[in-house]
Amino acid sequence: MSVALLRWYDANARVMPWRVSPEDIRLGQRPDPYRVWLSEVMLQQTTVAAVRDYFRRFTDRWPTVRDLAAAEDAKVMAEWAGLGYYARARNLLKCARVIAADHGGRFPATAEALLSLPGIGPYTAAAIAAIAFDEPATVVDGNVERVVARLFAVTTPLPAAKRELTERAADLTPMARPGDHAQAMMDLGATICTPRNPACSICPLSSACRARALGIAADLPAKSPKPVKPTRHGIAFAGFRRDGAALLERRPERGLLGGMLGWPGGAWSERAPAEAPPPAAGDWRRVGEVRHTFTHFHLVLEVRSALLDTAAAPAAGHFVAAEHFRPADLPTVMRKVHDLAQAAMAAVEGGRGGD
DNA sequence: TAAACGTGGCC
DNA sequence: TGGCCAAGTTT
Repeated sequence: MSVALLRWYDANARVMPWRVSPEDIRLGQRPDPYRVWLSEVMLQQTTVAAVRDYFRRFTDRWPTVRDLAAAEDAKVMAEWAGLGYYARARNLLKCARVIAADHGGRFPATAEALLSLPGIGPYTAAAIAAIAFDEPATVVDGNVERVVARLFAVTTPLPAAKRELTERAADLTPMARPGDHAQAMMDLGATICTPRNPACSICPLSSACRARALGIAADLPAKSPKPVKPTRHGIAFAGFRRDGAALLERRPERGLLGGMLGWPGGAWSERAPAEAPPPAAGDWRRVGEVRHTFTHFHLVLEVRSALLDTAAAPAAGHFVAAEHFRPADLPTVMRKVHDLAQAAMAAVEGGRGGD
């Protein structure tokens, strides 16, 4: 089992910026724990394609965990903008600072010790321990759950099946090359043992796969039904000074989009747009609607825009000068608001005859 | 245990 | 086009 999987991995390992190839590992090279940690946190519930550029930018800007620990919060949050699950970025900084302050800038080498760090749960602790430190830790992500559920024809729906799948996965973990084994299981799930239309005919584990023998591979793992998403409504005030400064506010540390920049506006509720006071005096015009879907609800945001007086002190938020403001520093829903407001203002300028 | 927590791609 | 899905963690 393990032999067939590792042989497959040696020939098919995906190339990624944070990964050391099986050949280079055989030559004695070890992955940098910092890069393994950073990539694993970014990859939580996030696709490889989405992570690539973020990983590059982070490691270019902060090459070591000490560099990251010394970074300003706002810089890190801005660099994470668009990647989602912003608690990861907050915990990333906390973790880097613990490593720098309490561990001499070196990552603990065991899954048990890693597990106590902010933002590192069972999956990430096992992944770092196995990949960076060669500990035979068992990595269980969505890919592994799917591979194991099929391999052993586990029909219990997730998340109830989690414990059983973890035990089965642990039985498969070898003492030799645990890091490559972990990555092989995940690569297999990502490229062969896929959620839909699994490529069983070219799978290195097909002869051992119980679900394939039963003809139910594509139906596993079973999942409990998900609750329906409600729709919430709100207002976003996209205000700009004539010199281009944007009126933004830093959102509270906890909760949705915590610690990120956003446009002022009232609470979001399931009843139609609750009226909210504008953050500054001005001629606020409704410029349209932004629709956005979060993990657990749909959002319809009424966007109001205005050109604001330079002298006016805002009642909420603060002006960010044009040279310090990049729309890419905003979480996606707030960037959508920005884009809509800018398009509306450009249309007004154009309709005015332009210059 | 269940709910909160983002986003983009795919079919 | 809307739900599913992606290398989960925290509370």
